[in-house]
Amino acid sequence: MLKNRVKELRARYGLTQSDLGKQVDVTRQTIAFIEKGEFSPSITLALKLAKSLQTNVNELFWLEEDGNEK
Amino acid sequence: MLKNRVKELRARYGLTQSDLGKQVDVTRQTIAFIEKGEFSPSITLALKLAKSLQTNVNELFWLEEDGNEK
DNA sequence: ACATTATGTTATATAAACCGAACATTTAAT
DNA sequence: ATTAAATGTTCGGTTTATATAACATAATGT
Repeated sequence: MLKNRVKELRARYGLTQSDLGKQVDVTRQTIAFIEKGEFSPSITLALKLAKSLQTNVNELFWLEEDGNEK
Repeated sequence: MLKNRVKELRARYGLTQSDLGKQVDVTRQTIAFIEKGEFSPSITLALKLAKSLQTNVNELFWLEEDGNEK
């Protein structure tokens, strides 16, 4: 299962979902979906997000094995 | 532009595209497309690839700004 | 020479990411 | 209390990731 710290880091930098979306060229809905964990963004977007949030992809996104991984 | 070291690391570990595909649950064609840089995999797949290739996502995939970034 | 295995490549199909717009709810400011 | 900004959420659409299958070629082994 994919987890992430986008919401936490976005808050830390005082960015709105719209702000962050503009920085990485996606809509605020896309940011919202990612924060909710509703889908797995492309690595390109993940890299852009990490850059905007001044971290790296490994710290932003990770896989957690809880119970069911195929 | 998205770059990666999948082909290089796969060779280093003596894995075929099929082998790697099986390890991360995609087809060999998907691995081939990624190696050719023809698309940007999901972060979930990128994380699995990094794990299989004993590295981290940052070292496996990166963005290179050559001329045109939108 | 023949068989097998790995890779390159292309075509069609499906699933998932992402957009744009809309409307509702929450939060913050005045 | 009212307004505005931020977020939640949903819907119908387009684009892209990924699957499956097929065929071709190169490399390897016998």
